[in-house]
Amino acid sequence: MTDQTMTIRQMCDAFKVTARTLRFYEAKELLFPIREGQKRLFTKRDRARLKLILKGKRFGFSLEEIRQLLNLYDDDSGKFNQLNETYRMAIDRLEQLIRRRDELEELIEDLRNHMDWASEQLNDSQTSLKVACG
Amino acid sequence: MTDQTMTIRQMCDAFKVTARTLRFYEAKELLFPIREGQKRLFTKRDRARLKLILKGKRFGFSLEEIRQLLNLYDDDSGKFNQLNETYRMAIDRLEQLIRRRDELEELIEDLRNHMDWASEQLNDSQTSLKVACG
DNA sequence: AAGACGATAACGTGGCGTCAGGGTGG
DNA sequence: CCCACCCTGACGCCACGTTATCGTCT
Repeated sequence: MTDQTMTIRQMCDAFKVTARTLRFYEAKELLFPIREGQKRLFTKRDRARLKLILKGKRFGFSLEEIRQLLNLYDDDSGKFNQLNETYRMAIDRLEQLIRRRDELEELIEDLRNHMDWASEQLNDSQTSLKVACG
Repeated sequence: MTDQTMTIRQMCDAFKVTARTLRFYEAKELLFPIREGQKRLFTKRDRARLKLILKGKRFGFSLEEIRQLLNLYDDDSGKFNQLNETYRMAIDRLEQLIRRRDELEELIEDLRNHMDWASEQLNDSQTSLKVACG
């Protein structure tokens, strides 16, 4: 409400998430909004954490993995080990993404071939094929 | 049990899935094993379908989407209109795959950049970086 | 008094994992 | 009689969505 904290609605608008999601993240100890009466007020720290949560999610990390990563960042001591651990996880994730992309290329080829075959069953579908496949 | 059909255990071994998964797919009408008493017997058609199910899953399609795709493949014998409909859906799927691949490509770049940035925080992680990113 | 915004509680969903308890065939 | 393998429930998990019902502020 002050310019240091945000209401749940402001958070939703700012980060394009639902209130349910923010409450869920609090329940899972990923966020720690302070309370003004019953109402949650999200701090700068919560916003920083949420940014990392959403990024982590896009990379396919589970919330539990993200919670661990966040805790690592919070821990002041031993930054070297923390970063190395983070790094190891990121490398794993990257390799997964690359494998997925490669498999996806394969399936795209498969489906294109199937469509080429299917198009021979028709006489008039060349146009839509070209539209779809460039 | 004959050389045309397989027991659930044989299916598990052949496709590296659990029995629970196969029963679940039957419940969701993705597979249609015949029965010998209580026991399920999976046909050649089931095996072909399962291959496609597993392929689709790796690319992040929902089982419901996969069910629709399978129905498309079943419709090969269809008439002109059905084939056009099939074709339209196949084009949609192909576009989905391409978008998915492009998004993955973005994520990979994004994660690589993150790791490059992170590596500057360290002094000694160049080796693992090169291992991961080539 | 109405309407916007907040809260909690609790059930639904997808894709199975994981028991529990009970056949059935060799 | 045992064991391996099969079956059908039915509850558990994750990451929320979706009501339902209520309180609070303006």
